Amino acid sequence: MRELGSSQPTAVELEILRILWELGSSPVREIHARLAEAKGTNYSTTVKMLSVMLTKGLVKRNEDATPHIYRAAMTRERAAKKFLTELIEKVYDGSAMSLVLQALASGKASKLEIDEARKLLDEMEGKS
Amino acid sequence: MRELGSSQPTAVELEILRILWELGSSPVREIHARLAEAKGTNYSTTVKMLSVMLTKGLVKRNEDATPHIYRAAMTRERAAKKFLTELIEKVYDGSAMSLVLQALASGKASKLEIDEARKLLDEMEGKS
DNA sequence: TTGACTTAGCGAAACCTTTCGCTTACATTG
DNA sequence: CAATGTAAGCGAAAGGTTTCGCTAAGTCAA
Repeated sequence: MRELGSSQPTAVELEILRILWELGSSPVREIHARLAEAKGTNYSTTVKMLSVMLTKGLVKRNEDATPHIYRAAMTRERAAKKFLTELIEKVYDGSAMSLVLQALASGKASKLEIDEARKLLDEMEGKS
Repeated sequence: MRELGSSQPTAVELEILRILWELGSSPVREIHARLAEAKGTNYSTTVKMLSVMLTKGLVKRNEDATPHIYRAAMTRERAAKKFLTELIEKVYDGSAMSLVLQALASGKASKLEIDEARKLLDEMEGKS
């Protein structure tokens, strides 16, 4: 038995999560509209994917409502943190904060973002 | 046809890459020793995985030597950057530096790492 | 050269993810 | 209550990853 919520979401799963993060709680039809736009897949496929994701604990749903309303089980921020932690764990052997930053460093970061980042580092230092 | 080097490495692939990053260039036997230690898989499996990864462009090898010597096609740093960029692209819609930092923020980061990070931010600012 | 051992590779099985056809259930409206 | 349209779900096909058995080729020492 697979542990709930323990696995990296697969490609399509991540795509659906992102739709849910953007749209907020939504019925299948709306999720499907977005997914089909990007991939041209069938309605059944979306339903099935959501059911798989439900089993894996990646999404939750309200079954009282009709149609059922789905939502992401994690916030985008939590997910980002989780994926990132796993990434670091897998690529390096755990703590590798500065190296990850280095990875980011070549990307485009606005002045604003850099300032925000500084603030964050200050906070982090306070805590540790 | 799949573009070379365009896909996220799968679980086992990443495991092998990490072994190669740690060990440096190595013959199958040594890679296998490490992999088997962690997973208990067969020698054939390691050979096959390496051949798959060769096709995908994730590893390279020197065929003149016997036994063949494999090496990672990317440095750990490059890979980390690539994966991270893809992660950001997928979880957010691109640039999300501060959010990624936030993701990191709750993790354990040493004073040293935080200082290094600050230096990096200074450099980044200089460039932009 | 033969036998024992190491290395390389193929092809298929096993397994997981993604896709969809088809069926059943539900709701609405004439 | 039909008839029509929407929603949910199952099971199997299609496609990708991971595993390994088996074969063949290469190496080395007696």
